[in-house]
Amino acid sequence: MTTAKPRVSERQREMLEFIRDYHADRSYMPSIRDIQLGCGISSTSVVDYNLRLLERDGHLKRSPDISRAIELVGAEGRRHGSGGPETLRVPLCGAIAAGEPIPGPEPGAYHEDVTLPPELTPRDSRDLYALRVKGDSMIDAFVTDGDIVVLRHARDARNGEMVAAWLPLEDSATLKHFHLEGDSVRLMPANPAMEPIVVPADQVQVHGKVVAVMRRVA
Amino acid sequence: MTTAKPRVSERQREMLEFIRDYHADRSYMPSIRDIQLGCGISSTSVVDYNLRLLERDGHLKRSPDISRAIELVGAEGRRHGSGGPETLRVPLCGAIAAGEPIPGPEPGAYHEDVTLPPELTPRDSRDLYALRVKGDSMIDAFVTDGDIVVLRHARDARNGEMVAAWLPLEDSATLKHFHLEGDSVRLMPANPAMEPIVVPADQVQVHGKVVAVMRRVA
DNA sequence: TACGATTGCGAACACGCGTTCTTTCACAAC
DNA sequence: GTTGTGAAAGAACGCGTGTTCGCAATCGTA
Repeated sequence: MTTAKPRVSERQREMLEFIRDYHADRSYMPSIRDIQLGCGISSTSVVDYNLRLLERDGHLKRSPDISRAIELVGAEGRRHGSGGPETLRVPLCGAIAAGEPIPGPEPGAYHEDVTLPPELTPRDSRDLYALRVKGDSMIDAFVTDGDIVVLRHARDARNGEMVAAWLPLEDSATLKHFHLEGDSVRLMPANPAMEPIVVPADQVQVHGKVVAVMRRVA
Repeated sequence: MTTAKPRVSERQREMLEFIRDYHADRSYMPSIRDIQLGCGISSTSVVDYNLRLLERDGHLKRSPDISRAIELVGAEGRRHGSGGPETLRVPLCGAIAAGEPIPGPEPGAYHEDVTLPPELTPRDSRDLYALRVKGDSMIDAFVTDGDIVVLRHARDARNGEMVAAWLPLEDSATLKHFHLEGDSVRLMPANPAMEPIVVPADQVQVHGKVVAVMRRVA
């Protein structure tokens, strides 16, 4: 038995899509007012009206007098196929924090690896390792707590490169653009609203160059 | 990180099972009174009390003041085919810039795909797409020119989530934390040094939720 | 025994939310 | 013109439902 499916208006199609997305996200259903807001409709009665039509045409099912009681009947849940062309695995060696030394790519015991997608892989893929950022002291490099930074191990840098630097006198680790000027080093934040740091060259230890940043939100 | 799961009382186990079955039947969630009836409990407050405990122990998630807003967190989402540590390919649909509309995951012609490493893949891997950031207007979200942001398509958001929003009146696209307060929306920058934006709810279009950020450094 | 923490119970309260009523507007048939 | 119908809007109305508060029963501990 086939369900009659006459014209589905643009608005109704948008509503169906919204309901599907909403339910995929949470696992409960949207209220009429959620749909109203999410689809930019100006009255709840219009939502009710169109839901009634959608139910009549067999696109969904409703239980009267019950909140958020919508059931979708069609097919949903598309999923993306997964194929992995040339991703790179680099060791996650620990965390970089303001008050602690910066770990390096020691062959010692590290627990995990991170996968570096080809979009983030530099041409030279040697000596790479990853660190997890602790705290907000790297804010001026557009890096925040929980981020993963990928570094190439290095003890020096050319001007303009972004490095992970350790300032022994201040007990601080930081991510900044490196500029050597005479015998002092200027560390420029990536965020122009922040102030640069200038210190004597022998009070800066470069540990690595920043190659990529990865962040998972919420 | 393991979720602490102390004793689950017999009653709580029965409640979980009831919720699971109820949601499998219909696709919406039971109310507190449904659970009360289904599990033979004599007061709604007892249900609420035990739901509170179950949420504390990480067995489910509730959204306050919303009817039937229960989410099971355990191995429940049975139709989510996304499984192991595989990389995921998501379409790169264009660029997000301050003065231009935000592209969506249209099935039309997009050029590339982006590989999402498992470390950045959310539990629900449906409806994902990526955008390249143009310009520095997203600085206050720790995002800068050239970054790739991965979004899940959505038209609304819960408080605290980071969304890609379009402000029609200002012709601006932005990445901010979403907070609905009454009938106005407060958009909080991730960087606490920046000022929030407050606008009427009908002048904000949510296009997607930010899931991950990737950056390749020079 | 006293006392606090845990668990359970019932009822009232307040807001969430589905429903319905009244208007309005456009378009076509008569 | 009148009438009918599909689509939309706004405002109430009232039940659905999460929340809270007071109180009893049980249990462990000093």
